Amino acid sequence: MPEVTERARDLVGRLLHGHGVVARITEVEAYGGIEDPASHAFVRTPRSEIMYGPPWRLYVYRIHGHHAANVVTGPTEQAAAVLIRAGEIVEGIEVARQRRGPVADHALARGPGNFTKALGITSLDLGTDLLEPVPVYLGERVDRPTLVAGPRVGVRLNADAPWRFWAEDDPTVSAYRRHPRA
DNA sequence: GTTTAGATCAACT
DNA sequence: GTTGATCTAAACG
Repeated sequence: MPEVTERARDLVGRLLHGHGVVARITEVEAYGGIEDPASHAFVRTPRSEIMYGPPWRLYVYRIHGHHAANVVTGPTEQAAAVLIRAGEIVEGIEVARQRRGPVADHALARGPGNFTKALGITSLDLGTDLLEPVPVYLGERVDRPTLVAGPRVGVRLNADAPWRFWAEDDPTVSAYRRHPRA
């Protein structure tokens, strides 16, 4: 199992600050870069170049008119990154509600698009150093939940790799959906 | 050849 | 009703 999966597991239970909102990460997916056909870094281009750089930087990409946030974790030579799929809002929940509209609290940051919207993350945050305390950055571990692993959501390539990790029985975790053509 | 904007639709709530 | 490491086409360098 690639090293990136270990780093993905380490992110679950940690805090992520985003524009005045803080979320406890509950669900992530590991992307193995050059070893993973589903990764944007599988082909090295200017867009994916950031994943070939130093760890703890933010990679943001657009999808379906929304954004998705990734933490570049390394190992650098593998261009690995971890997609943040869901979290529980633990601070700034009023701001998150305002950004998301009338949805249940456990759904404020459930799903990649919703997560970035609740934390106000856009392509403007691309390349942010997540160790510097503004405006998007990683916080400390506040929880060490029981982790469950399974295949990633909605990926067509490498669809059976069990590189999705989430906190067991957590209501903020999104549901598994297999890609129709996978 | 790459990147971005918009759209689509099966499976979710 | 909502969502999304998909898909296509047009714009870019």
